[in-house]
Amino acid sequence: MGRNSDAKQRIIDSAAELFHSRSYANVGVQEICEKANVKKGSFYHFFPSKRDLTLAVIDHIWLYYNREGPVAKAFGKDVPPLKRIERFFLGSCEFQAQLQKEKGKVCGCHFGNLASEISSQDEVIRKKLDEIFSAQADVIENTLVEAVAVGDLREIDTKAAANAILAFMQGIILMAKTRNDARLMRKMAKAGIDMIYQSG
Amino acid sequence: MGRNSDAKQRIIDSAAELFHSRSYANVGVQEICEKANVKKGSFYHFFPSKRDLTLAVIDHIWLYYNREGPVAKAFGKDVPPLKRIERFFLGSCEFQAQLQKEKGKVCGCHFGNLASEISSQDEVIRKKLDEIFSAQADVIENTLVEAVAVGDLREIDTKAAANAILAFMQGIILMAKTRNDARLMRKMAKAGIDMIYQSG
DNA sequence: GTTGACTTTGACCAACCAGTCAACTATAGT
DNA sequence: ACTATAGTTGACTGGTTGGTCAAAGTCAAC
Repeated sequence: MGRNSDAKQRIIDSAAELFHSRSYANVGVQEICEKANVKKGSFYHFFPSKRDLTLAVIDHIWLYYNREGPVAKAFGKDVPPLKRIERFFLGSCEFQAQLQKEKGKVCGCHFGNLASEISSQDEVIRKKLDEIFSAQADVIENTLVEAVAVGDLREIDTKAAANAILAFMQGIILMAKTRNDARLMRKMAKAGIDMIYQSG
Repeated sequence: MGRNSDAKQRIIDSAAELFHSRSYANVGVQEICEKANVKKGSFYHFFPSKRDLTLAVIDHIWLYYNREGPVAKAFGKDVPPLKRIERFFLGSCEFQAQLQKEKGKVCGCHFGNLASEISSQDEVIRKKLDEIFSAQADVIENTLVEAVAVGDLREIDTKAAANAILAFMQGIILMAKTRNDARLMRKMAKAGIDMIYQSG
């Protein structure tokens, strides 16, 4: 029925990249359209508002994270549980370092950036990001539970620890972004990983 | 010479509060002026630009942090070094919980919020925040060095550990903000503190 | 009491913002 | 080939943005 196009996806991809390298408020609908090679009228044909676009962007990135991105890459069961968490950190360091090379600056976490900027203003977006962080924490917790079962980790409050590990991840990314130095992130990550092993 | 007023300080205070509870881009000069009970012309008499105001806001908050705020409160030498770090975390949890009560939402860290939003767009502000984080890490590192000297902590890379601890702090604040739950922050903080003691 | 530095005011600007809309076009299913 | 449906276009809106300015007002120092 009717014609079809990939304009919607182009808009999502463009917005994702622009939001990531700058911020939500500093990127206008106009600019997103230009990058996506789409007229503003088309934008509002696909999305009722900038907020709805943002929701779609978040969904899309989260899907990528799980299918082929950092989560998929790190948490494969081909290595022991704690090694997966280590891989999660190291992979993220790699990702930020890569972006620093390409764009000349550390861009931070897609989710963390949006969370910091918007979650105090838009409850719908906040909840979506809340869910994603919860899901991410669940993945980590399951890994910790496995580590306890295998005997690589003493019995701890895995839920709190998983949340703390995720927080640490967000923290080192934010610090790397502010210092504009991805190498520092690696050092902090290693210090954190050491601590996890230490408490094992 | 000429008349004097506290308008400049009123502007700084208003901006600090508005930026904290929303965001840099979402708060206009207009709104800041209204809150400060000042006309826009006066604003631009005191500050050449919104950015310069922001720089002044950051300076002012950082001064507060060190004179009577969280840094001053936590790092007094009346308790052993590791206890000071514990107090730093617990105090920050308290602060976020207080704000959640007052404003109905977890507002996050003054510096962390600005860092996440602006450091990828404005190099001057980024550098200022970079310096503040460095200074904060230095305070923590000195405390860790002291802990090692006293024998409360085994010999580690104190610089990396200090940065990691600061990152963890920023991370748990960001998570608390996104989940809009200051209690969760307390749980994560305790999990983190446990780990620090564990590695001691 | 006059001077001169400092503060206040309100009107003003161009640029940009998110969002609207009616007309137009291309196409997939019939 | 027809038609319903989906995609495209560009002109438009009302409101807001950061920032400017000339003029008026106020006070401390001399």
